[in-house]
Amino acid sequence: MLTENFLKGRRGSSLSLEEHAVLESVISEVRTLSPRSMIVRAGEPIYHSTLLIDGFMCRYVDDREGLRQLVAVQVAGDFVDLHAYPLKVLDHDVATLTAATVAIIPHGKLDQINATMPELTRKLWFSTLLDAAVHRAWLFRLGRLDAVGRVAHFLSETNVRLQLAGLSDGTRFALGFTQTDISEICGITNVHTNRVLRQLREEQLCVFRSSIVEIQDVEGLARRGQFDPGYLYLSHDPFKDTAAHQKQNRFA
Amino acid sequence: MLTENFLKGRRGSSLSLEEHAVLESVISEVRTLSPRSMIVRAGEPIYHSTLLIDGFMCRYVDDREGLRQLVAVQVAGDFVDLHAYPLKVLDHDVATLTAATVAIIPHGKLDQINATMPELTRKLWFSTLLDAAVHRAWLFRLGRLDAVGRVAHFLSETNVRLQLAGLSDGTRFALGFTQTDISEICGITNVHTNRVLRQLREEQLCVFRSSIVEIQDVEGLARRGQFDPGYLYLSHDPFKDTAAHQKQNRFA
DNA sequence: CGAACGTTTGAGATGACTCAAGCGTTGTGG
DNA sequence: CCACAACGCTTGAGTCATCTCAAACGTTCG
Repeated sequence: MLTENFLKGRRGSSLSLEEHAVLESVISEVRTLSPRSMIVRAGEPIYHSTLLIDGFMCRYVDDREGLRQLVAVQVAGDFVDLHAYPLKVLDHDVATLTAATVAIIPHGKLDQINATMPELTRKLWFSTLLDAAVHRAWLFRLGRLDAVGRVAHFLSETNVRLQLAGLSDGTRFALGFTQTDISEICGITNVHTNRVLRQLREEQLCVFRSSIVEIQDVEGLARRGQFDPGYLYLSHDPFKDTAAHQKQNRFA
Repeated sequence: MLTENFLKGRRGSSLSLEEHAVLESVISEVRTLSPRSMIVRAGEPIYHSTLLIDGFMCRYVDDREGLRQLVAVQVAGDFVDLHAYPLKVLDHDVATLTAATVAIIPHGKLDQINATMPELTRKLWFSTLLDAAVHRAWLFRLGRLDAVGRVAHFLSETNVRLQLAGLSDGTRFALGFTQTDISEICGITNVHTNRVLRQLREEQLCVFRSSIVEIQDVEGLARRGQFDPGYLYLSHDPFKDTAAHQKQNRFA
């Protein structure tokens, strides 16, 4: 089932069998995409949205000198550019990172869902708000963490998200990113990313290789990155019974 | 009209008179809020959303040591926590920055709109996606700009958003933020914010006083912060006929 | 008037950047 | 199947933006 991973494991919003069937039925096409190819360009009107079935995609903004900031990484099960449905035009570019398989859903079909299925519409809306929640976690990462913390936070997040899609066993997953990709996610230079990855390795927290990421100390990595998965709206807390990230509230 | 500024000036999604009337009719209460007070706490279920009529509010995440990262600033006309309607619980706290007036809309009423008014529902969805687009601009700001650029970008953005609400004449507006607020928005220390503001003053770009912000060189400030208002989805380009921010695309 | 809070400035420390070079891996065409 | 080009990774050395700590000053308000 192509839509199998969409909203899987998300609190209170996973899809009913009927809703899955409706989504399957509005898929107009399945496409295979090459790695490192641009899919949607900022500012150009689009008339369909893209559900990511397999592989990794990203969304990014380039600065004046062409230096890139990724604003989102999408994994299997993500509705990559569903927000293009209400927005009509995107404020950023979308590209593949690795080879990918996607399902195409025309906006006209979403109009039909919007007009006739309020509950499914609310869940589609919910899924775009999950993306926004991830944006906020990334803002925290960039605004408040040092370089090691940023990478630790990103890898912790990615581990949990891939677990939802069945692509991580909780400690190991295939990512296929370069160190420069990590840099463009974490707002640091690729030279520094290299040193940060070495440090995570030396501290026995995590081994990053372009092909495989292996987290040796899940809780320690989360602590180093102040990672608290609340913003992922999971049905199950992956850290239940650990004290990895009990937060201090300065008003408490 | 309380909902007057909601989605005002946003491309393709401003409300019809009838839609304004519906929104007005679902307001259960108007409240006055004190400055610096917490309104919604992360993780607690809420059953209404808040439309900001006047004043400034913010959304933020605190780190382990209580250091704060703002993830959004809300101005008059913003639906501060509409995303709490599909999400049910928020991943961050919400507070006032200044004294504020808000209108309360119960989620039950939004259920009715969701069930019977697909077009208005799409516009409400749209407004939450505008917030996400602003999050992305903030990610760019934190990931790719130096301290001076970050502050310049924030002040440029705020100027445009306040213009939409009729609260800036295009160069001057009241903000009422401390330098520490700016720090928590831009991910820098308050000591450094002070030096950055001095620099903007000395470069004749902008004078920030807690009470009044005066932009002396709108285009120069935008250039310094690589500010491109595309992500605000305006009906009118405020920089039309200027060359302030023509972007280089590295694929062009 | 005094307390609390916000702003300003200085001096020294440091995390991340830049520039530069060398090394490893992969894919491809001769 | 080898050679080489392209790309990504690694390391070193020097620089710079921002941070930290500290103190003084200004403003507001009870």
